Amino acid sequence: MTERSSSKAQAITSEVRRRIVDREWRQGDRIPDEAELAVEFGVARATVNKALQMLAEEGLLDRKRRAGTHVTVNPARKATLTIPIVREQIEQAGMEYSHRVIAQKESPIPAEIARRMELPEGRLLIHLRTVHYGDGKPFQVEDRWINPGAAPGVAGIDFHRVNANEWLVRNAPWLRADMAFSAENANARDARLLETRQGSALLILQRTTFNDLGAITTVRVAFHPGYAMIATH
Amino acid sequence: MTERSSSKAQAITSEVRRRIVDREWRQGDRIPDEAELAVEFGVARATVNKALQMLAEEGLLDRKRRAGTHVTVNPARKATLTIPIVREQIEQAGMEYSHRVIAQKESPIPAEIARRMELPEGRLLIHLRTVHYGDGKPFQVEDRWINPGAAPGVAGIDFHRVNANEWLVRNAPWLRADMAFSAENANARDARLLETRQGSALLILQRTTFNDLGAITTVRVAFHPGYAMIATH
DNA sequence: TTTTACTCTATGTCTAAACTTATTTTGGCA
DNA sequence: TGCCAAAATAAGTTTAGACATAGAGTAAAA
Repeated sequence: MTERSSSKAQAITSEVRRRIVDREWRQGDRIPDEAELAVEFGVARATVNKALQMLAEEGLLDRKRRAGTHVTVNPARKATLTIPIVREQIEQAGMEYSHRVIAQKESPIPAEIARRMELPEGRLLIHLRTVHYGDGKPFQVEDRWINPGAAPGVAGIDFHRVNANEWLVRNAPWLRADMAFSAENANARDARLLETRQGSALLILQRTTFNDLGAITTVRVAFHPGYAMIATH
Repeated sequence: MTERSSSKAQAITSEVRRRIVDREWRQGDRIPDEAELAVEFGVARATVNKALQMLAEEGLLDRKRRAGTHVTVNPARKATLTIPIVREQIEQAGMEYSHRVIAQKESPIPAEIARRMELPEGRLLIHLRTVHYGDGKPFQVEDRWINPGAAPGVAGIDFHRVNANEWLVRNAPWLRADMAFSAENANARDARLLETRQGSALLILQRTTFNDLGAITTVRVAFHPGYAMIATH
């Protein structure tokens, strides 16, 4: 068996992966059941179960009671993205972090924001626009709405002094988050704040977080031109 | 306890999540150890272990031997993206799928592709350009390089008849994948194939897959303007 | 033939107990 | 005081055994 890690379960996942990649077990094939594999690998069934569940979560295997375990026919590609705190990302790249709050005020939310936050249109929320810099060069522009109704204590905060991102992370943990990536041509404001030309292609990340009180915050992040969001699997 | 699911482990994750969201346990706090929680919830330690490991994987908890379990201070947002097979995505949207192969030929790889595939520059690979349509409207443009050295059997395939994506998924499972999202202004070719104007912002996905023989394929997918890649957590 | 009821099976989950291992704490010694 | 070895601790992993449950297969009834 390919012993790629210390744990037996890990070794089993490696071996099963190898058999699939080497096409000993092909897409659609039914593989031996847990009890048989437990005997083959000389471990308890619970250990095989753990290994196969990991592979099922990855999307490599389909498991169903009574029907057994099959190699997935059309594995949808899954990728885990880690969206780091801006400041940490910039500092890890060896640059000096700074940020500037362009505007902080209470405003009634427009329809689009209301839809994303599942709130009635016109509700008064905190509206915040911030630019984050690495070594003085614009890194990303944030356009954020914060709902004091779901983030108690936010009302008195002056986000010129406190980083909104970090305040929220520490003070308003969420239960659910929606995310979407898209591309937009820089509008006049984006272009000015990111110090680029109007129309250049920007990677846009929109994220809305919810707790049991409703939407906490929604943010549109525009990254500087050329930025790439990396994921590995 | 908040019984959101049938399983005890799931119920424990819900309850722990609730305590964190309700700030009974705050960022940085050390939470009771597994044995204590097992007594509190009236389950075996292994069940608590399973629940807490799930939350640790989500990034909500930090766990270290002897040091105990702490609520993560700066939880990096993690999101799992599922990149569906184009055809399924289009058909699920209720549209009719079609595709057109623009070019299929053997070419020496340029430097950029060589770097991505970890292959020597100038190696001869299969180069493929395809447009995928939904109800006749361009959905995405694929620019793909395939390495026959890592995908045995690919040499004889006519990708005008067989969908490359699906052939690869079925015949060349991978062990590792690199992915990157970015935004680019449509060049003349992108614009023509996607039937949009030059310069419009396109979401670009680059993906390279590897097995034990090396890089299998690398692909640059340009989505039609306005497309958004969705993820939920 | 079709429907229904039952049986059987492979996975799902949990338990108690043991052992392993990383890491912190402590206490002895220089 | 500072350093090192030993002890303690909390998570990590595995095991054997048990029971639960979805759902495929089968046999009986309509």
